[in-house]
This record gives sequence, C-alpha cells and structure tokens, in this order.
Amino acid sequence: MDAKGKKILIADDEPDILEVLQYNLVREGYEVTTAKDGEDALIKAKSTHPDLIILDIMMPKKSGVEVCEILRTQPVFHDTLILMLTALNDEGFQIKGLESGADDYVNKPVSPKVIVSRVGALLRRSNKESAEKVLKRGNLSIDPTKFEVVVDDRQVTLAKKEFELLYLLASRPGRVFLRNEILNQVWGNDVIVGDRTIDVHIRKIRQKLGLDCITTVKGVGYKFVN
Amino acid sequence: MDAKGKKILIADDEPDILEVLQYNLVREGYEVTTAKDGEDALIKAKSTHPDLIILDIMMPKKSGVEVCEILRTQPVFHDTLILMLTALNDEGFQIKGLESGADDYVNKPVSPKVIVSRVGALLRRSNKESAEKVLKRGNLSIDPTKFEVVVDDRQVTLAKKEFELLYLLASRPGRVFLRNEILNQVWGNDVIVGDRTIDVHIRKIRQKLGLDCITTVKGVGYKFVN
DNA sequence: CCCAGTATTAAAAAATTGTAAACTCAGGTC
DNA sequence: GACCTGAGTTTACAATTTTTTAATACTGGG
Repeated sequence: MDAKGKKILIADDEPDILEVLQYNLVREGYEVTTAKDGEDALIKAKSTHPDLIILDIMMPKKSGVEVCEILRTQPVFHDTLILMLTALNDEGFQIKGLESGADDYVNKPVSPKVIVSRVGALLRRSNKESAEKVLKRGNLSIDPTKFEVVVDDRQVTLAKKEFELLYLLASRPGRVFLRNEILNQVWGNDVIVGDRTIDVHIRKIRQKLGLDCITTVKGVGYKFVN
Repeated sequence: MDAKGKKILIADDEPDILEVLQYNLVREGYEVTTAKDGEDALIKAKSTHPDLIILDIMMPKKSGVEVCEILRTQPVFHDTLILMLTALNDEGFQIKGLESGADDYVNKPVSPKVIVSRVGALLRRSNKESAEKVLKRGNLSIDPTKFEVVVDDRQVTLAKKEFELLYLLASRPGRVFLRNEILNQVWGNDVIVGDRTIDVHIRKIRQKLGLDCITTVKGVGYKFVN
C-alpha cells in the first residue's frame, strides 16, 4: 500500500490552522477530515477511522489530552497514531500529552513543513509493522483487502474472526502468539471470551483450509508454519 | 528488565547543556556518557553501546546529522534510538534529522523535563519489542519467540518447562545454576515441587538434543557448556 | 565400599487442548 | 412478527501432552 492515501483527522479550534494544515496535507496526497473541537474530534474519529489524528491541546468542549485518553481506551484506536499540537513553553501539557498516549507532539506556531515531515515519519514508522498487504505463504495466499484466502487455486471463505486470526498468525510465520496476544489483537483488550473460543476458531481454520499450517505450542500459544 | 539502568550517550558542544541533561537523566536512573563533538560521539558510541543517543545537530568536527547517518550504516546501531537536538526555526535541519534516521527530535532551548519525558517514551516504545532474543551457542540455536530449538539444522521440539530451563541455562553459559535458582526462575518462587523434577527435565533436554551441553555439578547444580 | 546426590524409568496426576453439539444473537426474508 | 441463517460463543467431555511423583538403579569422591 502507498504511504499516501492515508486518512488524517485534524482537530483544532482555529480555522486558519485547520485550513493551512489541510491544504498542505491534501497536497501530499492524504485524505483529510477536520474537527473544530474535542467532542467533534471524537465523533469524526469514530466515523472515519483515520490512520493518524492531529490534536490541538487547547480546544473547546474537550482538550486534546482528554480526547487522546478516551481514544486510547478503545481497542479500535489502540494503534491509531496521535500527534499533539501544543503551545510553546507549555511543558506540563507536553508531558501530559506524551503520557496520555500521544505518539509525538509539535510546538506551535506550527510550520506546515514540520507537520508534513512528522506525519510522514510517524506513518512510515507504523507502516512497517501493520501494513495490510497480501500475504503469500507457500501455497497459501491471504488477501485482507478482498477478505479472501486461496489454497492451491481453491478459494476458501473464512468468517471475520477466523480470517483475522489466520492473518495475525501468518503475519509472522514461526513466531508463537500467546493466547493473550491473540485475544488482544483479534478480540480487543477489553472483550472477555471463554477459554475455548480460540481453540474453536483455530479448529475451523484448520478444517476449512485442509492444511496443517497452524501448530499448537502447548502451554504457550499457536504459531503459523509452512 | 527495568526500564531504567539503560545507557544514554549525550553529544553536545555546550558544556552547560551536557551538564544539565546528564544531571537530570542520571537522577532518573540512567547511566550517562557524554561526548563533546561529532567524532567524540562516534568513538563513545562504539565503546559504550548506548541504548539511546542524544545528538546536538550543530557540533564541531561532525554534525548530528552526519553522526546519525554514519551510525545507521552500521548494523550494531541499527536499533539504537537517536534523539536530535535542534535550534528552533531550523526547519531544513529538522527534516534532515528525521530523514537521516533519527527517531525523534527536540527543539532548543532544551527543557530537562521534556527531554526526560521524551527519552522515557522512546525507550518504553522500543522496550516492548526487544525483550527476548535468539540465543546462539555453537551448533545450537534457541529462539524464544518461535519457541524453537535447532541443533545442526535439526529442529527439536521442547515442552514449555524444558524450553524455559534450557533457555535459562544457555543464557549464561558456564555459569552454574543452583537448584534453588532454577526453581525460582523456571517454576516461580511459590511453586513447590520435588527435587527430582529438575533432574527429569534435564534428562529430557539431554535426550531430545542428543547433545551433551548440560553438565552436572554434583551437590551444586547444573551448567550449560559448549 | 559407602553414601549423598543424581540418573533413569514408569506410571500417576495435572494441565492443556481438541471436538461436537448446543446456545445466543444479529441480520435478513417472507 | 415469525422464521431462517450463520457467525460467534459457550459447554461438557474426550483426547492428548506435559509435569510430577515415586520407586529403583547408578555414580563418584572420601
């Protein structure tokens, strides 16, 4: 996937800043949404699921720090990049910003160049790990955009959870995923499901693929092999 | 492993800044080395292998950007965190800094609080990934992420306890582990199991590896040799 | 040769995972 | 609204593997 074409949400109460940033980021190829205060930011974040959110710390309704903290409690936004905008010499807030879960922050007055550079750096950094691309492992092909798995020219239909589980395991072949890791990644941090749930999904995957590509590591977890 | 006790190298040509940063970071529990210019920084980096390097951009001999680029060409420093210090409104350099491979940068005049906060954030972020690493001892390779042991191209499957026991012994070759130490590390402080349990596991490891890499030290414990 | 400590076994006990079947629930259909 | 349908989950039990115990044999230093 391209580094560009990513979705960015900008939240600031100063229309001038919104406009300047939007203009510059759009020119770089990003898809930009804007919000005018903290609550608006939360609503827009939920509806558009951006890859990166730029939050001004000083905003009406809810501050950037508050918005950040709220977002971080939700699994969907666990990996969403957050970039804070803060007034100079506002040390207390700078620290609070990082502690609340922001990935980076930039001092005001903002320079478009710096913002673009930082946004690029953040996205590049995260891109390495979580890029959604087609995985090919031997005679197995897993396409997350089409939500499709192909084994030896035979197309297999997996349910959502089954697919996500397989994709997770196949994303790092050989690596053992602990049951906890799997729960966090596929189900989310706060969801509580029974012990056998993972097993049952693993079974279904093995059954449907008709392929012995998932190995059980007793007492530890599961891993993808090929 | 503790978040603290990490090694940090600070390179800046202004003694005042060096002193202030060193004082504040040492107080946080970090082990700090300093360098007065770019070339000094390279030498110190090679001798101390710090976890994180703070580089001033403007330095005699070699600039921070140059130092960063040189370090990044070397595999040993590939994962070393680099934090750039840059003068305000020095946009060109800020961008160069990030492009040259720095993980973050902070504007001068530096605030100790901000530095400490950023350093903490960077180390925390990197800490998650690199906790467990592959051990290689002669013709033996032990990979804790894959939960896999390879002896001379032959893959051996060990059970959980067996693996943990082998990993412990192999983590410090030659060193004798007392039976008590082994119990604490592998089984945990509160678990009560008989003395013969360790023997049995040792035996299984020896058997499965088909390799005489664990030596009994009568009356004391076991050690890994190679 | 004796003895504490260790090795070797086999078998019991415990822990973990596999499996089938039933249940829940949301969404679609008539 | 009653009725399907299928994903997701849970349950209860079977199957399997790991871990521990226990009983016995061995070993090397004094």
